[in-house]
Amino acid sequence: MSPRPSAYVLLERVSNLLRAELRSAGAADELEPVHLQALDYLDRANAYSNTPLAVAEYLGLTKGNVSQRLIALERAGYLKRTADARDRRVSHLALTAKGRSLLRAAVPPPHWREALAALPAESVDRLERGLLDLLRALQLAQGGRSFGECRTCRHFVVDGGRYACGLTREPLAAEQTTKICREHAAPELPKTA
Amino acid sequence: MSPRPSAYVLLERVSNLLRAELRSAGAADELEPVHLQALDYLDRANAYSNTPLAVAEYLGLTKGNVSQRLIALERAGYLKRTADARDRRVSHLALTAKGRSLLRAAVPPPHWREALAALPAESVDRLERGLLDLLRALQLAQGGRSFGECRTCRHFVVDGGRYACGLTREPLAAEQTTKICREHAAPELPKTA
DNA sequence: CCAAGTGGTATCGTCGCGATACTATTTTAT
DNA sequence: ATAAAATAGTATCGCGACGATACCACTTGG
Repeated sequence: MSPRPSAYVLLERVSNLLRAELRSAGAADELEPVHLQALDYLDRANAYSNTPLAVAEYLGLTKGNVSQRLIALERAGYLKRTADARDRRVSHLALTAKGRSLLRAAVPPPHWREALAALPAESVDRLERGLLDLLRALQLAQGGRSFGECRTCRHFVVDGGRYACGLTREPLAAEQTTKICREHAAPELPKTA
Repeated sequence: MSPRPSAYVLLERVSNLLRAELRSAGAADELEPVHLQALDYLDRANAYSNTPLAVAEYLGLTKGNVSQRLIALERAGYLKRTADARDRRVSHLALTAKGRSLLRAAVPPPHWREALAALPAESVDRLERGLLDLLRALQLAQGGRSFGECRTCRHFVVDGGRYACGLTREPLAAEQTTKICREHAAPELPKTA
């Protein structure tokens, strides 16, 4: 049959389509893709990871640039900022109600929601497994942070029904454990054939 | 076991990583992601599809903007332009030797090449199949152009060992048939469960 | 306690981007 | 045949995303 385009080509295409959709999804509120992505990240980040620097690392942009984007988002009422209790240099960002409602409407972009909903379960499954493997391989190749969910981390500890982070030795609230942690480390390598 | 992040979240993450890698891959030559993507597209586009407008549609950007990017790329010696023989409004873009050598070095970005090479065949297979299904679903949901390979198109005709496009009724050189066509239409819907 | 390191902001210049307006050419109607 | 509509592309403007650099406040570690 017709040979398949390579994975890279497909990913590039998907990436362009996503960016285009995000652009049009944010256009109504005069927001660029980067804004929606920052908001989406912050909505999914745990308490260690909802800082300007973490957003910059997640998006692969400079901290100076991201700082300005976040200030703009805060000024427009999508974010609110709280100071860190222990380290007075760091600030934590949380979505306001306005931010959350924007996010609910705009991301995933409408057509993507449709498309993913229409996709048969086995396709979604293939996609997720393939992407997870790719992300692990990329992580290995470039050695950045993995930004995985807290509870999938090597340092995640369950002790007598209570959760904790083995790295910072701090206890974790239940809702923190399903969020993105910038200190995330994958438990082990996938066994390759 | 640990529940998997949703496909959308994974795609968003992959998309960010790709953009970051492209940014750094192009930085040495003072090129932005958009330039590398335009060059990459043009390198894979067939004779119907190597025009400024097609690039704009592929990238989801306005033709005015893309026109300026392409002028910059041409001025920097990565592209050369030829006028269309029949329609004097359209111009065709081809990579120069300089353009091709840049592309070979920068895309896919080094770490992605490594990662994809390191990925077991079954993961790549899952990824490609999952992404293809997603692209078809997106195509259906948003109704844009599919930008598939010429020979996978509904209008592709093989007649006595010769290739032709059933839409324009023109004969196709063999090397055209493996390239991207902006008029591409998928042959049929995937049979969903 | 001082030096080095770190999270964050301010500011500057470049240029990607959409919007708009325009030209030149082709296609379609009448 | 010719006017009107559509199409490919460019020019230009304003905005603001982005990296680079410099800087400040705070923390950490000798």
